[in-house]
Amino acid sequence: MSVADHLTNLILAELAPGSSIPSEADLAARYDVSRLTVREAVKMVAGRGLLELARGRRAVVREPTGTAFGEFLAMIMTRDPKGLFDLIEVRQALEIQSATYAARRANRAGLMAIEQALDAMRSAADVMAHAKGKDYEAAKRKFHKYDVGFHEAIALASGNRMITYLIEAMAVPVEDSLSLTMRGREMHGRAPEYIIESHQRILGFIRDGDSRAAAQAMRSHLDDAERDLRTVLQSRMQGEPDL
Amino acid sequence: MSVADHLTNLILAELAPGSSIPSEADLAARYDVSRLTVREAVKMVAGRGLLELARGRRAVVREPTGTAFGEFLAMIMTRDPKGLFDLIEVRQALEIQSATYAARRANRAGLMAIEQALDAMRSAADVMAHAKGKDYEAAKRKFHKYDVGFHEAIALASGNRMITYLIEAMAVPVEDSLSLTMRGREMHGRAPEYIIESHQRILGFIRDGDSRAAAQAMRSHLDDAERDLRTVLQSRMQGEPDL
DNA sequence: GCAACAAAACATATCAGACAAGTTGAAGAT
DNA sequence: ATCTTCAACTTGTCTGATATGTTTTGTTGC
Repeated sequence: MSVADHLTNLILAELAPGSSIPSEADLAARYDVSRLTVREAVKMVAGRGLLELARGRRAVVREPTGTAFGEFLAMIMTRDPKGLFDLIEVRQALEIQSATYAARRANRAGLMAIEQALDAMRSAADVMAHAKGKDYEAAKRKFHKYDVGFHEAIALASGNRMITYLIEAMAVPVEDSLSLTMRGREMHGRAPEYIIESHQRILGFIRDGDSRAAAQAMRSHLDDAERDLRTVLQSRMQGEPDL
Repeated sequence: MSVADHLTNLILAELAPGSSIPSEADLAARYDVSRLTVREAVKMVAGRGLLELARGRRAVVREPTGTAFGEFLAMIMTRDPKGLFDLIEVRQALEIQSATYAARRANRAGLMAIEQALDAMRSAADVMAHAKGKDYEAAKRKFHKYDVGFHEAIALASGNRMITYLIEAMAVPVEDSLSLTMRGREMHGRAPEYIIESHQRILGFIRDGDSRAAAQAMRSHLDDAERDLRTVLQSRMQGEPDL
């Protein structure tokens, strides 16, 4: 068994997130290898997303987040031409489940977080309605960011950490696909007001604790997204001005 | 930007899976760092699951698989006491979707792979019915392995690579939870015959192309699994013989 | 000509020792 | 008591060397 595996087990079994692993010298002595070998093992484990490295201080066990998996997703997206559709199909599966459980389990704090994300979207949409050029683009980026945040907040409220991590991991590619569908000023896609209304409905059902309705609202929201994506990619293939 | 990031981009942008990256010496010259620094970067990227390392030959870009993410899942499972329930909720989301698309898209080869997994389960169940002790345990392990293989085959037939990777990543913890629910000779859980029948129904609907029925069959199959898991964990908390 | 084998070239794995640079905590000065 | 400074600790990187596995090449024997 390699040093990297030993180290991984050590982290999983004994070390809580936030605590730090032994120094390279200690580990080298413990496993009776050179410091170099330890370093390479540490790098490998860090690559898996289990450690945070910083010069001068010992490596810290990382709170699990979806970011490590995000890179993997990015790899699929770039390799597979239909990656964006695969992504949205996975979102349909996970986010409908996420909305279902959020409606059943969300507490006051969870609801507030979702509301805040939606309010932030509203502000960004206000700016978009009046600003032009650079300001408009910046507002649009924010709008997408809070859109993703809205879905992340629902995932968090679902009480299922695995769902949360997976949706976090998808955040970057999702944001990309959002700006892809809303390229230019509503060239494709839907008006911000429509999107906000659609989110508002989801939030309402979650607040009511109506899990079936929340799931249904989420489903139709993501169906819209899929349709828009399909439209964009088709008109793209017909040679429309590209990025 | 670190060497590891450069290398990651190089791999994502230019190198197809199966091709090999430049040698350590080449990379050291290209980025003007020592071979050691290159090695550490390579290890890090390998940790992310993008490379396969072997002594004596250059690192090879890996076909993406869920294995890298599996470790991350394991981390969540071990950290969170309700990890197994989180897992099964995610499975319910993904595998219902997986069965839906498999029913719509599976081709002949995909169907055959699913059938083969089911046949293998039948053989293992036959052995289980007659063998005892060590042989029984071995057959049970095989039974669970083919059970997971059945679900992986459906995921593959769904034509969605992201779903495939995610279900692959969950394979190990799923196998663990299967053997947890079927501890001892049907102490909890269901008889192998029942499980096979349940799988048979799913396969039948996929073959018929009836996506709604396939989804429904998968849902009730996973509901069974959740119920069993809940039963086991409850009797466990009441101090039943463990492991 | 060709197949089998041996050796060279190549590539990674690991070691040792050294120095640079960042972090931390303790001793000393104010 | 607080601030400063410095020493100890720790990680980052370099050089150069040896070990070990893989691939290619060239030679030898048929």
